[in-house]
Amino acid sequence: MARKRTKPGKIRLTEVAKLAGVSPITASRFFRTPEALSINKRVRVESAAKELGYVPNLAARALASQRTEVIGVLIPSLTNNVFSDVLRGIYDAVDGSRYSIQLANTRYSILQEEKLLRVFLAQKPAGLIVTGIDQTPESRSLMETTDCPIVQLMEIGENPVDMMIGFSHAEACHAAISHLLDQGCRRIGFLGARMDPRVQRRFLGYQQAMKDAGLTDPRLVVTTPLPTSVTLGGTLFADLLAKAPDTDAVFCANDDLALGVLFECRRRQISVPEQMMISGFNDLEFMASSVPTLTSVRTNRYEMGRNAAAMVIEAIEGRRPEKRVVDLGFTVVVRQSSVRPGQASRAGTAQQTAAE
Amino acid sequence: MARKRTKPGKIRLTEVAKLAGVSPITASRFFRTPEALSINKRVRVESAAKELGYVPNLAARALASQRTEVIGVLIPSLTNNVFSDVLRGIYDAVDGSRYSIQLANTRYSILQEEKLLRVFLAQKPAGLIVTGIDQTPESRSLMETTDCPIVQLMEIGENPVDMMIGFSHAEACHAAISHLLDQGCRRIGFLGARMDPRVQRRFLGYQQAMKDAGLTDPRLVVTTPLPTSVTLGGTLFADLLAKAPDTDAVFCANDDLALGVLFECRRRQISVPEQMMISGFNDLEFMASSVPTLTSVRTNRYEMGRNAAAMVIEAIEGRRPEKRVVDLGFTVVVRQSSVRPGQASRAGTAQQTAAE
DNA sequence: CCATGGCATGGTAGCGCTGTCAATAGTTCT
DNA sequence: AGAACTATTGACAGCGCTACCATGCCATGG
Repeated sequence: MARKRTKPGKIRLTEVAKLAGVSPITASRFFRTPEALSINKRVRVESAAKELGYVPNLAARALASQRTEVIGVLIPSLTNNVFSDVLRGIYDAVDGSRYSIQLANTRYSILQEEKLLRVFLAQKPAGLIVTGIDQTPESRSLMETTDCPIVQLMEIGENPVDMMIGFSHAEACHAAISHLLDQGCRRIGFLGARMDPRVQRRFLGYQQAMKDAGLTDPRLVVTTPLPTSVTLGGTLFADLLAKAPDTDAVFCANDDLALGVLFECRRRQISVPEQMMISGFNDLEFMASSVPTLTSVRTNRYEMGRNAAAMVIEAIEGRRPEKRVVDLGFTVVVRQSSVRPGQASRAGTAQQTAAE
Repeated sequence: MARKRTKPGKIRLTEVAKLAGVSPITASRFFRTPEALSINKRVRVESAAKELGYVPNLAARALASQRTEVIGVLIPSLTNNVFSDVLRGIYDAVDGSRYSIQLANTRYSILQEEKLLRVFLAQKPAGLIVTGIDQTPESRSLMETTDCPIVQLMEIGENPVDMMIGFSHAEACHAAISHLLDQGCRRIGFLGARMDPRVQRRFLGYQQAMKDAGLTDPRLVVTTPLPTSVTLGGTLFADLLAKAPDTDAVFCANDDLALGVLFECRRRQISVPEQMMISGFNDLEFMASSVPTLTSVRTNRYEMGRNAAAMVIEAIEGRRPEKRVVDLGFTVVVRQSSVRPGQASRAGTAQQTAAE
């Protein structure tokens, strides 16, 4: 007894093939390797598909072909605007291609990341984009065992699992501190929130720069595991001033903190930059329009996301990029908050630091 | 001649069933309707699955069952932090459930939305979350024809396609304007960017409040189709002052603009709130820590996302919520930027406006 | 003229799972 | 005790597509 599970109105590949007067397998080829068909059939299948409004069944395709057209993306946070820029780049790059994005949030936990990685890999993704270079050993071996292209995002470092795109957080921070030192600052504080691996590397850059200048002082460092916020910037800055009242500049590991510091300075009648210089990190949009405008380190977040997705797609399609590690660099954008008023001509100048 | 496409090491449901000593279909039921199994088999299948590290093949499941466990989400922007809060809520609600999210970006285009809707519906999602109530007629009929649960997000209005969660943007804005009127403002400007449907409804709330007070003046309105930014806030405010130099308060359709206005006031030595009162919209985190602190209208974005996803899941599983339209309300959070210094006691007070 | 090889096309047999129905075992009721 | 159920389990046949192999066709060359 034949069951009738197929709804009559449903458009399958078979229907397209019938209308086009070809076999189903030929119609199937039209969607996978159109160049293998004769022009004649190609046109016929195409118009038949269009006429019927055919939409392929991705589940059937995935089951039969043993692979999907899904790129898995693992990011640590949905709140942090840094990642919304990256995501926008990823989605833009994938838009119009045959691939789709499967997004998951690790919440800054590498164990959670490992768990999600297992889930993703079980579904045989076409490619994978992960954040950072600090995975658990298990995650690493999972990634090394799989054969799908993988991009590690946001940072560069030794031993890429496969491909890598990002920049050196330590160098970027080092450059910002060097700029503050150039401006004559000697008591430069470091404010950091969340302290994820990337923030920690920025801290290393700070430490190195201060050590090179012989200005290290643990009282100048205030960090917290709490997630970043503008309010927190003010709080950390207050802590810093309590520990080191002679602070003459603050490097904030991200821009939210820097804005909070700016407001706290205003609250305490500390003039910026005369009494206190400020630098943020990431160069979010508002840094350019605050009063005074705020120095920051521009990172190419959108481009990172966009290129990461593009690299994965290239690799999926067999055109592995020759450069497996891409350094997108950074730019110290000097603004009013870190320039002596006399030297105002320098404010607004971008001091480019080349990639590698 | 039997082809060997199955890799030997692969763990399928059959392998689990064999180890558990049951038929494959019984093992299958363990994952769908465990309560239909005897305790004995349930335990055996469970331990067998665990021992083998079985992970179900979602493509096969989707193909056989003719449905997926994917909830499609259509949002207009990945940049706007309003949506990152909503998304966080959605992902949190879905986390730990069997469902996963498929996200797509309409870029504020209802035609793009319609296109994405077709793609989504072709894959038979378990549920759908769409932004707003302004779909094309085609989108609407697509949504009405399908049988999967749908939540319209961010707003409430007449004729829900299915379910709805949000708040009245017009009322929320009206409440903010009423507050400014209470403070004695008479020349209240309106700044709006992007002018998507929700911003337009806020504008209607502004217009109504001004009309009721007999204070309407087209010179007080400055809008642009450009996307919002802090810098743009300053620019629009400059335009406003050029058109209406006697402006005594500004309502900004979102918080970025409000921050830009605050900085522009500082640049022009306009004191806030003495010479100019400011209100934003959305109550992003920084509004509470600027100097002066900025009045805004708090909207429950995270809760909106979280509840939307929860509602969809409930409906998918047959427990349709009795309330199909959920008004999450809003709160006018009065801060220093909109209170006469003498009345400072009121600043920081939340003036709740109940939902419905 | 027929062997050879490359190209376009078709046939067959699944991919791993679940919907439907049937069968069996256990229980309750008259 | 026998009928009528219910709870549990199993058999079978696909879901819509593609991998693999086979076929037919034509051009080429000895």
